Amino acid sequence: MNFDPLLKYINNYIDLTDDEIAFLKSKLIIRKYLKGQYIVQQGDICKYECFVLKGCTKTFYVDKEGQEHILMFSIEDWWTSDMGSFITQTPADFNVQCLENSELVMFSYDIIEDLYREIPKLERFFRQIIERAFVASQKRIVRSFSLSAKEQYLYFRDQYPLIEQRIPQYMIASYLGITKEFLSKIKSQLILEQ
Amino acid sequence: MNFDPLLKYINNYIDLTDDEIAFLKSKLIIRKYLKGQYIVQQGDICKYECFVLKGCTKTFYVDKEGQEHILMFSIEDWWTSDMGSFITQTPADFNVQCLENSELVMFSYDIIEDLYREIPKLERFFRQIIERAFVASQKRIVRSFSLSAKEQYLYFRDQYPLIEQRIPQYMIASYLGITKEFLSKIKSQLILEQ
DNA sequence: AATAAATGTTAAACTAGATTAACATCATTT
DNA sequence: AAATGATGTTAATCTAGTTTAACATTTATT
Repeated sequence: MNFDPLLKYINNYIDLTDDEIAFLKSKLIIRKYLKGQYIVQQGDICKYECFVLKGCTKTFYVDKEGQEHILMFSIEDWWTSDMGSFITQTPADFNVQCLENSELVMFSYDIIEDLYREIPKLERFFRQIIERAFVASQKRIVRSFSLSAKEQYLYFRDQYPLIEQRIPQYMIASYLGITKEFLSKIKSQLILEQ
Repeated sequence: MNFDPLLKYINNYIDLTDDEIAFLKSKLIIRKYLKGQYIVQQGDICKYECFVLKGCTKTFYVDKEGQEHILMFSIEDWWTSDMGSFITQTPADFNVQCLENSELVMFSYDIIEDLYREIPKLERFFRQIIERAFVASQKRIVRSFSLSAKEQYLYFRDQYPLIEQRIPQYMIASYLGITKEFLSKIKSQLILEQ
């Protein structure tokens, strides 16, 4: 049970005393999932915000035509959840599924208010990480507006080289909002170009 | 100088004492802008998060081809800013421009830390509104993935009927990520259908 | 009232990316 | 080693949305 990567991450934003760390740890659990297992399922109420200690997840949405759209991948030191479902405790729009055997720190809805009350600094911490998540989400909208599929792929490859290696290509296509056939075409074009 | 709409809005999330309200008001300013004026310009450092008391703004981005892409409209009781620039105090990616004569409450970067220190509840307040903004942004990505242009327009019209009336059609096209000509075609199709 | 500027429409030609379908390669299980 | 399932490629055809360009309508200015 090793919370170190989480504590190190939190330490980038706020300073916690030893007592606070002990309290925090007492409220959290680490959970292991196997490849293929779901952390959140569309329609369920999302009970946790999760910090990835180890492994890799995808957050996706199945539309009315049955098509899967990937919104996000999360690897070590990232967060995952359906925040819309979590904050309102209403049915989730998204699924979160493990692409590898994974290990996550679970912040449960039932304890998060206790955490904020006992350690008000955590309110600051979460405000700051959500600000960043929001900015990243807005930038993604900008890219989808102003970049071609090829440019978006190059951006992804450049920004997340580690993710690209761990994930099948058809999932990257889904993340980029294009078909796997078209991504394949883009990649063969890129090979010809160099 | 009437802060009432802001105070009423904050009151949906947290309870402030009279002293806290007085302190908050002492740190804020209300500023009036004319139609066409810029609140934030691409490249500048965004100094303010703004709450709209009156009027209407657009947040947009000019890409390398010189094309304008609108990310957001803000009307009464909404927020506007370039949050990425604000939180990191680096050059803004976006412009925020008034589409009507407007009146805004300005939360300056220089005072916001004082506010958090004096009134820790505000940290909670901002955490909550940013959580919502993030969820809304993710949902917009989902819509752009899984809805056709016509469906996205119908969604916009349904969700923001008041905004549609106040804004020229070519800006709505830009917000939806389509050309004004294509939106015009969609609207004439919709008229034929009913 | 006349003019100019801003906004909106229509239609033809074009293109980025989707769809379909057949095949190729790789990994896993027996 | 063969067989199965998962992943990736190629190419032909199709379509949602773009581009261009000409014109129409509305609003603001003199």
